[in-house]
Amino acid sequence: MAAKPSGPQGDRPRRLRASPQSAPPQSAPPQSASPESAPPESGSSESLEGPRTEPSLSLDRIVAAAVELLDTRGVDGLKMRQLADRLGAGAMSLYWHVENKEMVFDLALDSVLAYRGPPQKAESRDWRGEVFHMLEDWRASMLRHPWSASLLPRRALGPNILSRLELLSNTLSRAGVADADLNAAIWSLWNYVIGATVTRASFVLSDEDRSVAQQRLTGLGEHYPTIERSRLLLDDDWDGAFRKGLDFLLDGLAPRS
Amino acid sequence: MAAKPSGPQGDRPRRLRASPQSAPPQSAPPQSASPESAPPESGSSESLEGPRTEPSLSLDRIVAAAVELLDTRGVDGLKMRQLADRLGAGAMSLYWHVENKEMVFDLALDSVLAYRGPPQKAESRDWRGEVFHMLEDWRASMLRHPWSASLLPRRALGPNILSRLELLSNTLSRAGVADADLNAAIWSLWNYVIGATVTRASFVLSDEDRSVAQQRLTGLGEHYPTIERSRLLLDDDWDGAFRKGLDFLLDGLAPRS
DNA sequence: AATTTATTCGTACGGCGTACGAGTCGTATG
DNA sequence: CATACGACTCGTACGCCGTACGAATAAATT
Repeated sequence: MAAKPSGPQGDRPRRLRASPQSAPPQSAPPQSASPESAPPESGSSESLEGPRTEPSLSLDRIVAAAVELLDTRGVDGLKMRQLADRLGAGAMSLYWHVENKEMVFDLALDSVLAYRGPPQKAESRDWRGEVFHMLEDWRASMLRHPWSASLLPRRALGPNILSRLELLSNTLSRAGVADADLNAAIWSLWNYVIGATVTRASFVLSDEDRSVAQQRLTGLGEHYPTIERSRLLLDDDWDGAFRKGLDFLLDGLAPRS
Repeated sequence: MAAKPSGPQGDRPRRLRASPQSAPPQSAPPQSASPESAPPESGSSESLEGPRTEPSLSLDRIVAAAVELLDTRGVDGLKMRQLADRLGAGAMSLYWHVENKEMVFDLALDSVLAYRGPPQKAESRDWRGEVFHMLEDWRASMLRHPWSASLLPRRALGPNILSRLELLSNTLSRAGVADADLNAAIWSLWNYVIGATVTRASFVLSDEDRSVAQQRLTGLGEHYPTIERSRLLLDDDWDGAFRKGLDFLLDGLAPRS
């Protein structure tokens, strides 16, 4: 007997601390901020009195470390044990703050998509420039963390993504896009950014593996003359192409505004 | 380098048979292999040979079964042992035909992206309709296999994807899009389709899990008024929105043709 | 008959996510 | 002061995964 009075399902009291907005500086550089990861095999008799209070774990620290790890090792390179190591903690300690690995992915993805807003003042009349800046920043954020593109299709929309959508929606609305066209316009732009990022991400992996795999699948005899002639896959001015295509799209949107 | 298929590295002779397109009825035979895990010392001088000649494995069968499995269980639900089971084979038998699991993903993804071509005759003057059909079919193919969206960002481009790009490139070229704008136009359309598919895929998962996750991340107090007012996330006429946005984009492309 | 080649598959290994419960520590309460 | 408790950490263990390795077998060739 001695049944626990807790719910039928495993219902652990998890923290899920909702901290406002962290992500102070976006750090992609070689940030090796791990304090000291004291190996656990050290004699436990010593140092029973910690000279400094250990910072302990927190959701924010976990997410930050996860992003760091994802940046350097990719989606498949994120392992719970390694993440814990980098934080100087035991693997299972993470699970007090986080429900499971999926939640780490969710939080890491959303944390990377925070938007600081346009540099100008609000109420700008230049809605086209505003949209441009917003979408370029969006793409830049995701390109800075290429794993975000491969995570996006499988994850729910977090608050930062929704905020971006909200902002985009606002701008277009202020620009006078008809209500009937608004949603389609938003999706067009959203789709364009996501697609551009995904495309780019699939070209950015290690060149060695990529060319080998491509050769195998492609077969050496076949060619794609039009593609080859236009250097579609070889031209690497991705930024320019992105801007140009966005121009096309906005041209299509503009007449209805 | 790498001129011959033989290399200094461990280089097993793998088949990699390239055959066109085949989708015979697949079967999930009641193969209840109950191999009593008896050590070799168990009296087994009796040669228990297979009563039937096995149809054996083939790359095509493996890929077809993988697609089936991906359709029903999703990306994380594809396991090598299960895939082999479904083919009535031992797990390790797969590895004669396939280098590793990644290759299964590559092949499954590309196999799903084959394009049958437009229904009309070639040389149509209606390039806009042609592009429309091509992109709608593209999207439909990926939506029929939602896992394709999440696989795309991490995989190389296979022959079927390249063929689609080639065809698109051709159509736009025939339509008179300036060479200087061609690549940007192609990427615009490609990005749009991919983005639309990814977006859709991220909304199509189990509603239960999705709403729960979204609630947790969103926080119940915050709202996104503009989004909410426009019913952006609630309106589920995805097909209509896709067409409308594509119209916008083509409007933007058209003046330059 | 002997050898080679093509193919299948049993076993085993290391690594993963994480369930479970014991351990630690600061504070609130008697 | 003793005790209890809640917040938090972590060692161990389990089941599952991809796949390295090499033995087994059938068909083709010599």
